[in-house]
This record gives sequence, structure tokens and C-alpha cells, in this order.
Amino acid sequence: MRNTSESGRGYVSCAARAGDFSQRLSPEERVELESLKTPFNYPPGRTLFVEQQTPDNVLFLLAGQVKLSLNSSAGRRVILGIAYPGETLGLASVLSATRYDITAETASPCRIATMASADFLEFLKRHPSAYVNLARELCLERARACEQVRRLGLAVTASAKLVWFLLDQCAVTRQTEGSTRLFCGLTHTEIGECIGVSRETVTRLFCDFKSRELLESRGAIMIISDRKALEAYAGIS
Amino acid sequence: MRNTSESGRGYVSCAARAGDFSQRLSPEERVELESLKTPFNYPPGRTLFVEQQTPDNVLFLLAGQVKLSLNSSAGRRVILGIAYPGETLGLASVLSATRYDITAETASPCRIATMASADFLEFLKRHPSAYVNLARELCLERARACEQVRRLGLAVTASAKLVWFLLDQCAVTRQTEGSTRLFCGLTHTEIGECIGVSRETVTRLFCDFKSRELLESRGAIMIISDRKALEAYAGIS
DNA sequence: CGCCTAATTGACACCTCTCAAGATATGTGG
DNA sequence: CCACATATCTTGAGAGGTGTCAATTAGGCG
Repeated sequence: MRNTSESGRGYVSCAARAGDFSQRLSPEERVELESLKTPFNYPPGRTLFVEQQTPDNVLFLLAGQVKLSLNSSAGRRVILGIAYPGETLGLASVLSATRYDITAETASPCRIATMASADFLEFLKRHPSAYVNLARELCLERARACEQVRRLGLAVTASAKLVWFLLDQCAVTRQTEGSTRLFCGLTHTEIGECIGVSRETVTRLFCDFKSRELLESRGAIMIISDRKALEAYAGIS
Repeated sequence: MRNTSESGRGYVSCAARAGDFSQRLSPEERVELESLKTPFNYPPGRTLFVEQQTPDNVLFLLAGQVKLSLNSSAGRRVILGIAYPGETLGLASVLSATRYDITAETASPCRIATMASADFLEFLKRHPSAYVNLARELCLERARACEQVRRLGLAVTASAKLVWFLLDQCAVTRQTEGSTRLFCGLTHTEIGECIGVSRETVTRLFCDFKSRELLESRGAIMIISDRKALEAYAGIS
């Protein structure tokens, strides 16, 4: 029932999660774009930027995964999603010249290229063809936020939220004929923050699913033998 | 603590909620853009498009207000927000050639101009300067979704969500020195759908706020005499 | 081996939903 | 002006889900 990735690529395709910003650029433009970038390596758990901070750079995620989250001053947190290689971080804030409205933190060892906001905007002005990539990235950010609203707002119970989350993860990883296997490198705490539920509830639900043989887990790898059954149990139609 | 509109306009400003798509276009381009539009009038409560539908047109909201929502097949609904004149509806879906991931419905008598997706994309290709407007609209859509995630995910209790919602509404309407007055044309049902809470809970909270003299209401007009007190009562720091 | 983080499990309180009934508005037609 | 219909708001009672607190276990790493 939810919005799934379309097979037909459009003018600006959001389907490619790992969209490179240098797509559809001429070789000369790519060289120029690269010359403005400065690559860095980051360890896991490194904060790249936080909410309310003024954006100075555009970040290009070359390798690794970045956790995108919203934080309240009360210490509560919601994970918006995970950014993958090819994505651009903080684009919307740089573009609209507003402060960051999200927090970004490396979830694994990352390689990230930074580009000064001014340089980026200048490049954009000189090469409007890059706007296509920009629009794609913005569409991706928008879709991610919408999807999160869906998870948080449309799912009634905690089990529905968790199942929804797991099935979304399936889309990222691969699935075979009979059973679906997915890799989830997040802790229960992080999963809880993804779906707006406490850590303990996540644990309880996983145990519940396992005891009902709806889910198997071997470390970070989970196997869903019967998606339909899992959906039905969570009350997702 | 939350992201507020910045005073300094950026390259692509999201601050102007009523951003017209013909901004920064040459007079000739505006004429061409207008020639592709067909304006219509709609009564309140009219569905413009629904999730999973394939987008054929870009919609320009000229007058009135449009309710943007996410719906589950179980009948549950979350209101993402309200679109105001100047906004473009369904832009991201047209651009990425994916099905609509939201539902749009007129909340008041509306005047809306439609433009065939193909015409829009063609115009965009011929006039890349329009991409600036496009990026602004996408930023707005993204920010709206993020804000909703914040409301649904970061606010713990129902009262926090409601107060948060009310204070957001204040940003849209005006506020005087001492007391804040806001106009809310939504029913309790709709407010509940905005913040992910049942209709009855909204009623109860309003009664509670009134009895504690944190809120006054005269029909659709509400007056908040002491914002700080209201925030404190809801547990927002 | 000891430390630390993460996961597990239980008990209990409480918030919110659901269901149900009634009150209050607003609009329509006679 | 009244009777009626519809929509919205109000209020109560009960049940269930989930958060919080707390104690215990498991697993990773120096």
C-alpha cells in the first residue's frame, strides 16, 4: 500500500539511492566539481553537523553510512534515516541558507568530501545542468522524511512500526524467493529511535516475533520466512 | 530550540511560504509559463490527487488552502500540513516520475492552475533558471515533512504535541506583545490527525488548557496569554 | 580475567485509545 | 419561527499498550 520504488526511471530519478552528484555532468564539469572538493576520512560516531548550526559546507558521502536524526533539547531523538554513498548531506540547508534542521553522525568509518557552500552555489550558478542532480537529492530527502512520518504516524502499535521498519530495510537489502534476509547493523536503541519506541519494547517485540517463528536472527542478520504472516500479525493490511 | 525561519534570505529562500513559481523568471518566461497553465476553481473538500496515483499534472495553488495528508489502507490518516497560495503541489512526484506519496484535498474554496507534467518538464529543460524556484519548493516540502517528524517523534505526550502544534500555528499567524492570538480553522478531528492523537484527546486537552487558564478560545480564534507557561505545562524546554 | 556495552526480562504505573452517550452548534426546509 | 438533520464537541468508564525503573544475563575487547 505504501509508495514503493518505481521501476520506470523518470526525468529526475529518486529510485537510485546511491545517486552520484556528478551524474549527467560533462567531463569538464566533473573535473571542476572535483577540484572544489576536499576528501576526509572520519571514524564511526563522529558528529558531522548538528541542528541549529549554520551550514558552511556541502558534504558528499563517498563511502560509509551516516545517521540522520532529529534531536530535542530534552535528549529525545528520532532517526530520520541512514544516508548511503553517493548522497549529499545538508544540501537543503545550504541551498535555503537556513540552519541545519537535522543532525548527521557517521555510523561507520566514512570517507566524505566537503565543499564550501559558496563554492557550491557558485558552481551551481555556472552550471545549471547540475540542478537536475540537486533536485534528485532534494526529492530523496523529502521522500525519506515522508516515509518517516508514515512510520511514526500511520502505524498504530509498536509492533506495526517495527514490522514496517523491517520491511523497509528489506527494500535496501536483498530478498530471495521464499525467505527475506536482511542485515541490520543498528542496535535496539537505534531501532527504537527509528520508529519512536523505547529500547525495551524493541527487545520484547523481537523476542515475541522469534517465539512465534516469524523471525530468525543470527547476529545482525535477520531472516523473515513469511512476510505475509509477519504483516498480518502486526496488523498491516 | 526548533528550526525557525531565518531572517536572512539565502540563495534559495524557503522563508517565503507563499513562494510563487514565477519568481526570478524573465517576463517572457512568465508569459510562456502562464500560457501552459489552465486555471480551475474547486469547492472545499475536493480531492486533488491521492497516494499511489500517477501524476499527470503539476498544480499551482493560486488561492485557498490545501490539506496534505498521508493515508493508510486501514483508514488512518496523518495530516502533513496545509499548502498556501503560491505553493506547487505534487512537484516532487512529477519530477521523480514516481507515484504520489501524499494525498491533497482542498480545505477551502480554491483556485488552482494545472499544467501537464510533460509541458512542465519541457519548460524546465528550456529554462533552467526555473530550477531555483523548483529547489525552493522542494526545500519547503522537505522542511514540512521534517517538522512533522519532529512533532510526531520528538514530543512524548499528547499535550506536548498539541502545544507544539499550536505554537507552530502561531508562526503562521501573527502575535502581539503580551498574548498570542491564532486562527485555527481545523476541527478537533483534523488537529488530532495533524499530531497523531485521537479526536477525544484533543478535546480533553483543550478543556484542560482552558481550565488552567493557559488558553482562551472564541470560536476558531484562540488566545495564548502566556506561551512560556503553556510550554512549561506541556513539558517543552 | 575484568570491564563495558548491549540485550533481556519482570513489575508496575499511567497515558491514551476505544466505545458509548449526550450536549452544543449550524444549516435546511416547511 | 419551529422541527429536523448533520456535524462537532464534550464527557465518562474501562481496557490495553507502552514507558519507566530495576535487576540480571550475554557478548565483545583490552
